[in-house]
Amino acid sequence: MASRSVTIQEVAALAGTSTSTVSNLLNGRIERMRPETKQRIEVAMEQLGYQANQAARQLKTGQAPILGLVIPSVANPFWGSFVQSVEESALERGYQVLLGNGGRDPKREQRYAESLWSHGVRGVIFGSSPLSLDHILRLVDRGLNVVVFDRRLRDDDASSGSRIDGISVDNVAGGSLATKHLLDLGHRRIGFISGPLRTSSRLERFDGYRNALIEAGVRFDPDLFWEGAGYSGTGDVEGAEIGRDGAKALLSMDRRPTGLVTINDMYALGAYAGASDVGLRVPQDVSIIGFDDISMAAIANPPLTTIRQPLQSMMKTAVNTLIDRLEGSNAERAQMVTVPTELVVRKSTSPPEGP
Amino acid sequence: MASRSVTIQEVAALAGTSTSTVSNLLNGRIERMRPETKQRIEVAMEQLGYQANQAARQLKTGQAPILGLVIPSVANPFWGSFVQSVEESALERGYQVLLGNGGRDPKREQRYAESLWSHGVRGVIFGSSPLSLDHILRLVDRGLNVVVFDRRLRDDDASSGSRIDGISVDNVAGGSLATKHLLDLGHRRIGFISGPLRTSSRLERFDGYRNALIEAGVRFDPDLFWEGAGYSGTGDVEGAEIGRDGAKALLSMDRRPTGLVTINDMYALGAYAGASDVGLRVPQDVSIIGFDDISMAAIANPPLTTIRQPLQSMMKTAVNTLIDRLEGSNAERAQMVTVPTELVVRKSTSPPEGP
DNA sequence: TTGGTTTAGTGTATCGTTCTACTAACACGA
DNA sequence: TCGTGTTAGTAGAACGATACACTAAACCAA
Repeated sequence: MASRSVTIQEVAALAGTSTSTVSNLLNGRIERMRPETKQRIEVAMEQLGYQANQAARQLKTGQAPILGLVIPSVANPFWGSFVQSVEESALERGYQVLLGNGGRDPKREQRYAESLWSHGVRGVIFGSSPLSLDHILRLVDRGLNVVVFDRRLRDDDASSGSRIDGISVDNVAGGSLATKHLLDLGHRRIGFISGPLRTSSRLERFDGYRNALIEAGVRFDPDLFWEGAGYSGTGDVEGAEIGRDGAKALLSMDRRPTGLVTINDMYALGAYAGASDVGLRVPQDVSIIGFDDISMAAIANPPLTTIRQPLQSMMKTAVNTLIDRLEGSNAERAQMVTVPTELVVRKSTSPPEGP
Repeated sequence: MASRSVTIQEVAALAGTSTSTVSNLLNGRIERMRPETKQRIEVAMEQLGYQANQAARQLKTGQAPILGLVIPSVANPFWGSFVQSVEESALERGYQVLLGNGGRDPKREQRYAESLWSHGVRGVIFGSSPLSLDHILRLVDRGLNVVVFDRRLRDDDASSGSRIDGISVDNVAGGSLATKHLLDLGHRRIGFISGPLRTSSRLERFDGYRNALIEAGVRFDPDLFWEGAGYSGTGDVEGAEIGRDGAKALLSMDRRPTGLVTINDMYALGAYAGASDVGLRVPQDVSIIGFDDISMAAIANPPLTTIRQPLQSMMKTAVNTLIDRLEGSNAERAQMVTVPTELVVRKSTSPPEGP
């Protein structure tokens, strides 16, 4: 069925050169080549519609111009934008993106990483990943380059610390920023809604939340912390559901919170529904603040106040770091880049109504 | 840097067999092999942590266990779920997914298809694609297998008709279903909001809308059709924005529509914002219906009435069809599968308020 | 014993590139 | 004329897995 593809041999034959010369041209080694030779080859390639066989190339060089991308769930539009940003930056440098859905499951992530490795992928970006990266360290040992997003490497994790780059928003500061915003508006009973705190970004946002409370002299009340557990799925599909359930639960308490900090925008949007379920209005009865600033946040009803992550620029940095390592132009010690967040005030937060 | 990977030779050496035998095992040809030999090899593979080099395999066989996936935009969560569904089904059959962002641009789609081809990808799924598929027919001629989603192939397009499989919801019926729902509620002035009608699915939904009107004896008023043009972006990021602008425009008219059919849920959610911008409430002042039933539809405020696409089962079919072709177990004439849609009534539609 | 058949393998060319080591042809200075 | 450089290439062995075409050994029937 599949008719043979055009090979370098055919190009060489037509151009009247050796395959080596064609290969040299393909790899930019044109310094030892007369311009007319170069042109003859180019004409031949054009004429035959030559396209390099990546498999053969990969077999020789040991790596493919492909970046692996493992994310926890594509159901949250945040990850959609994430993928889009990565894909765009990768494309700019001639790389393709192989996608994997890790589902926040170390086992599954590892299987992916191994499969990617066998496809010649030597650079992988992990989205929000589980707390431990031990499962991929074996591959890092073999030469896999990894950039993690949203995951602060523990400093004591020396074994991985120097070998895995990372980029992340300052989640502690972000969580704190969100909480302070509500505190500044006058809220004192502030709930926190999240799914299982299994990733560092979530833990950190939660830390930020507590820090901000303490700084403001407000006692942290464990009853106001709702950690959606027991949701069997892989993460974000139910983000909105968890947010909804959490809001319902928290807002049905005797002394209900007047403000809600949520782990991300999907939870926040879910919390809207939860508030509405128990007959409360946003923001008059309860203020809600999200995290991420997904595109939908602006058009939600009411528009969602949230903490923005500068996703596009972050992922550009991540991709470039990774490709630089792949291409050997970055041999420095791996590092963790932290980027500041930004508070985007919209209409879902307001001062609490007097008692 | 990258330490050599384990090869089939090393496995063979350890197991005391030839590489051929190991290869046979890898490819499931175990009928000519003693169980003990099989086991010896398996133990050896386990011990060495053998992982097949896909590049070498691909070079020999001419194809990779990878499916290409070209979608218009990952910013719309619908496509997120789409990717997720494909990825899941592909994984079940041992395939990986290479992602490309086509942006509804034929040129770009073609570049992707060619790049995928050079990576040994012999099966590609196109999400909602431009009207003409001529640009990829060349590759189909060479042996590329294609399944298009959401694109009805014109019957007169004989050249591609028999070589490209397709799966799609019945968009005409879906558009009609949405419109009828509003008509049944008593609406007579019903607007239609869409982005550029550059894909068949959009054209068809629009057809369905007009059909339903005509059937109900309502004249189609071109003024009530809002086609967001001039949005430079690649598609859905602005879906919500277009929906918002469209709703604002339509609802500011003298005799404003009481119901709005939108091309998809993102537009509908945007239309919520547009309605709110001009001081109208959903559904009391204006009913809005979407298309897709993205997960967010259920938790929108109010929950969105919409037309559901059974995405997961559709994509499972698409993936299986494609892989069957790749593996040669389906040599039948290509066909177009059409799946029925389903109306999901929630809270964004209600009878129009009396004048 | 011979011939045939089955079982359980094996030898090796091949896929399309890359890359190291090699060289033919020419120029130039002495 | 030789020796030395330089220029502009070329030859050919890999890379790791596959698959076609073989075959050694064992078994069995006549």
